[in-house]
Amino acid sequence: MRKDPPALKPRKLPVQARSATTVEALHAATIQVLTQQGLARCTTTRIAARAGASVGSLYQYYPNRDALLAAVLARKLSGVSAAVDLACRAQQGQPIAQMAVALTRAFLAAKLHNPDESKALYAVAAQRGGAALIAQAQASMVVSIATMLASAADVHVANPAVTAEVALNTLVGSVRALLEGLMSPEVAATLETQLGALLTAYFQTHAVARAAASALARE
Amino acid sequence: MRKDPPALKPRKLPVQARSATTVEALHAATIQVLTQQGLARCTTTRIAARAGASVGSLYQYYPNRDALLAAVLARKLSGVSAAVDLACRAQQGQPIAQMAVALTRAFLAAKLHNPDESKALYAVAAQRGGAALIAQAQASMVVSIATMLASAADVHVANPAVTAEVALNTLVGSVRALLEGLMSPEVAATLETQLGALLTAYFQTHAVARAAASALARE
Amino acid sequence: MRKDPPALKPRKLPVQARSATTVEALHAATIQVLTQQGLARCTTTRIAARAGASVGSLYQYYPNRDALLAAVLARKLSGVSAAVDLACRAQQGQPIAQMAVALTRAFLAAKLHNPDESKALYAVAAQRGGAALIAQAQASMVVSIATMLASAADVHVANPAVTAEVALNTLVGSVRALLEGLMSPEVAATLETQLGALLTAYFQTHAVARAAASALARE
Amino acid sequence: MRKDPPALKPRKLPVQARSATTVEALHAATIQVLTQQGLARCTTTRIAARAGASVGSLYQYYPNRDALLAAVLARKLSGVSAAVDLACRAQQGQPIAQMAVALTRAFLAAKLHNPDESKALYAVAAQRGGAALIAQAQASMVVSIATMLASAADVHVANPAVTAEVALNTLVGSVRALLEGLMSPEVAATLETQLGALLTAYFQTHAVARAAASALARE
DNA sequence: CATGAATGAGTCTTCATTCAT
DNA sequence: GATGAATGAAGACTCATTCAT
Repeated sequence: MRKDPPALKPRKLPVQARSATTVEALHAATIQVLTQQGLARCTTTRIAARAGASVGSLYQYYPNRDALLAAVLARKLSGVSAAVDLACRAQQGQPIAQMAVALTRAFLAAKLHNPDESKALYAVAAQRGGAALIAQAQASMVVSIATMLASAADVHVANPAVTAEVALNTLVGSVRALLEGLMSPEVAATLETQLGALLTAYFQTHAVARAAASALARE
Repeated sequence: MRKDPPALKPRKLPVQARSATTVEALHAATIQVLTQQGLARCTTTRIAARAGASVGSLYQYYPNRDALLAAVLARKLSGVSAAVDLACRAQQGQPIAQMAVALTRAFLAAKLHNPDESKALYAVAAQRGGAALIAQAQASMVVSIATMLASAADVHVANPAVTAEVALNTLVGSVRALLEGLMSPEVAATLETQLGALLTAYFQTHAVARAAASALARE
Repeated sequence: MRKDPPALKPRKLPVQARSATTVEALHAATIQVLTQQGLARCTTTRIAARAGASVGSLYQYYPNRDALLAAVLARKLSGVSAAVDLACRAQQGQPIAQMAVALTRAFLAAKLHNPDESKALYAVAAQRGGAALIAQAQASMVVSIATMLASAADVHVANPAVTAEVALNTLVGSVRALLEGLMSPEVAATLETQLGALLTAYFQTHAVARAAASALARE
Repeated sequence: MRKDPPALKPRKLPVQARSATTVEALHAATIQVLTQQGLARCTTTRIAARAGASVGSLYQYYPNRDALLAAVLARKLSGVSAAVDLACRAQQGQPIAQMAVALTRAFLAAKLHNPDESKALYAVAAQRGGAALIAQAQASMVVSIATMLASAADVHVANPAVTAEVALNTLVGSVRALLEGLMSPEVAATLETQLGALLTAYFQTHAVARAAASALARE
């Protein structure tokens, strides 16, 4: 008999205390192995060994290797999403230039806080199932950013969702280049400034000054 | 058993017609298998079979699987680099806004000409050895773009290399999002326009009008 | 990506000479391991080792363990079917009592020629896919037997197909009991005689004397 | 790790009500899992889960998985044996034709009452230890049948034990074919009749009319 | 007594690579 | 040069059994 469609969801919820410990250890171990050995060498055996557990335990909590990797990726993505969302909420009603800078800063901080981990997870994201998680995180961030943009004090952004998405892709592109070692030191050194300026310029392109907008509306 | 120092260079140059044919078939087969089955199932046996050759023949031309994959990736990257270079040369001395648009168009065209192939090759790029090839291609494109920017008719770009790199990362970020299915239809539909506008705005931020620059220089 | 419906068919036809050798060795080894260690311990590794080959070779010819087992079973069943068919053809037009004896003798000989092998294959037959092979062999034998019965010189068998099937099941039941060691020495010693008598009696129950039949028809 | 001398006896007798309940639930669960998932997927964990117990509890009552399976098989076999025995006792002193029919009916009823269960248990019977249980049940039934045959009103069966054994194997053969789906609808529809006739014919072959026997004895 | 987390040996299966033909 | 059979290390995953809680 064949297996059902291979779930990527965790297999069961830990009910005993030590379960939580094991799951946590597996998460940490996965990131370590991923970081130090790469995705190809990130085997269930190695993860379990690093976690001080047995393969059996790993499979008690995850139906397969991909599910574990997906869980680790999902957690990381949630963290980034949350950080971006937090920053966006804090900028509600501010001028658009400040928003651009704050968004850039928050995103870079979240992604670069643990660069090795972020880099290692790119490989995971490329796996089956990774795209969906990324998509979800991106969507969440687009909403946060769009909401923020719509509240800008000084300008009226014509199409916040589209603008937010393009902006996010831009940030992602640069961060990826940085993490993968493709970025020159000159750019890396001034990345935040560069991206802040870039986004500011971009946002203003797609925006109309509030005053003008109001005037238009009044006519 | 894996060897420790796995050369990534082709084993020999095809000097005979038959060789060239086989190599060509292997390249094409690799892309097909990669596209249709994914990197994990892109095995030497399958590639050879698809190419109508034997595994033995494959190893006649490439020392190992990674070398073949690297060669395929390298060729694709050269193509993109060349396309970008061509476009940049054609824009020498033009206004900066036109450069932004032309660059965007050329890059998108090169990457999206065969989207499945481009997407499949991301997985290859994530492999050991892929980063170096990407780095090389990026560097080449940065030079092309920077040279173009420096020749802009209307503005003087302060630091063309840095600006070029940031711009390239931006383009890469959006293309990647598109290829991986992370882009909303709205953005995808107007991608070229959006990116053209974004880059135009960005370039102008980092630039000083030629007249002003001359004036400044004259003082 | 998941695998296609798991074929039980051999993977490829041997084109080189040594292939045939390997396949033959695998067959023989399978039977040996099955006989000596039982189905549960009949692992691909053990089979390959016994065959003096590597696991890899095994999988070159069979897509999975079950396919190999199925092939071994199928070959055995063909042998039995063929033997029964041969015997039945030889009895065309003979008196029914002689048919019963000849059938019994042929079936017992085929099954008991290599009792360990026959016994070991019962476990295989119980596996997924085994039933189909058995069904096929049974069907073939039923046809052979029914054809024979229909040609009996002395009696007219009313429903040869049904009679043949019941007879075959009877033979199978006794042989199985014998092979699995469930048969008392007394019965085992006279098995052929007993079954011959049983089938003769049964056949005559379901038959009408040719003379009577002709008479009936003539009325 | 498997232990070398794996006792197949239940570890302890259920003396408390709760125990009896658990054991009962385990039995029922085993049959369900066996029926629905097959022997290979009939794991201790699954059985326990289905029984609403924990693996630990399972091992409280059975030293290992095989012992549980053996117990389930044994119970089923006892049931069949008992049914046959009951029927045989009821036929004491009856004419032999009636005995044949009654025996057939009883055996078929017992085996086909729950066909899925019967079929699933074949796999268990093929395991190590299963043969012994089968042998025991067969022996018991042979005694019952032989005793019955010896008491036939109309005929004197020469060797009741042998005749009984051959008859039982015949029944078993047909039932097995039916359960494993090897039987054609035509035969299945009239199975009881066919087997009744077959056995009647067979019994009479091995018998001498009582009158004749008495006459012979008197000479 | 019950629970269920942990264990890890043992399965099947794949695939890069070699080398005799 | 070409072929493709053989190799065997390595990976994912299962499951009977134990034992701390």
